[in-house]
Amino acid sequence: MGSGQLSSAPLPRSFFDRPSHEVAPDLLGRVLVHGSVAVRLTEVEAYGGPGEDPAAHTYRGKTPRNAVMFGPPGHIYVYFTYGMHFCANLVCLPEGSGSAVLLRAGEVVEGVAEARARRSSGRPVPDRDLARGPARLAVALGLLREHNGLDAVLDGSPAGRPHQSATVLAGRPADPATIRSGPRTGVSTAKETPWRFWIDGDPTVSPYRAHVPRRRNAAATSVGEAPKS
DNA sequence: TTATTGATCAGCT
DNA sequence: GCTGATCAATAAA
Repeated sequence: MGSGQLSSAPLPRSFFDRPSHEVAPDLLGRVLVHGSVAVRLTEVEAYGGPGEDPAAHTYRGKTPRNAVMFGPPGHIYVYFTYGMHFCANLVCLPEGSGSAVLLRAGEVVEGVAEARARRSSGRPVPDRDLARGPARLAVALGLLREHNGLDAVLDGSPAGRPHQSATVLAGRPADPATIRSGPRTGVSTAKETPWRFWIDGDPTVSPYRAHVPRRRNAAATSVGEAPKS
């Protein structure tokens, strides 16, 4: 299995010092290692900086939550969403730019048993679903709030064990001919920006869901309006 | 101050 | 296909 992919070198910090929409497709096929679990990235999304990307967390400037996105490139931005999920990003561009790449899906290539054990569902989870979706990917890798800001680039990596905490390895970059792009998932603005990138035909790519406004609660339907359906 | 929406997923119908 | 779980940021009042 994939131990060969773990022998590849960590990516240098300069890899991330580019616009996120250039970094994103180049991340496909790369391997993110955290502890004993490694994931080969098959689907990512780019997010831009303040004032330029309405879908980005940094669109309206720096807040305590998104501060890591304004830090140096190559660090991991972990955020909590929908009241229950964590998602992981890799910060791009020079410090202060506020842009990143959301890691949407991948294939667990090391530590499958560990990744499966982290899923609380109790029911059997097929291998291909272990990191299929951004929150699932974060769970598989064990990335939590406490890992927000973690450096995913090792400068002067210790010989022998180059990935003590979290590292992006070069892996085998995806064949450019197999890379597809399209609108980002679940995003209500900037739909025309095709900044979602994935490896065509890979079974671990998450199904695309267009943005659907959440239905209002019962109060809105109680008076005068019959509930739909 | 309160209300609403969201870079989601699992479980159920 | 639809629903609930329920945090954080923003919009509305």
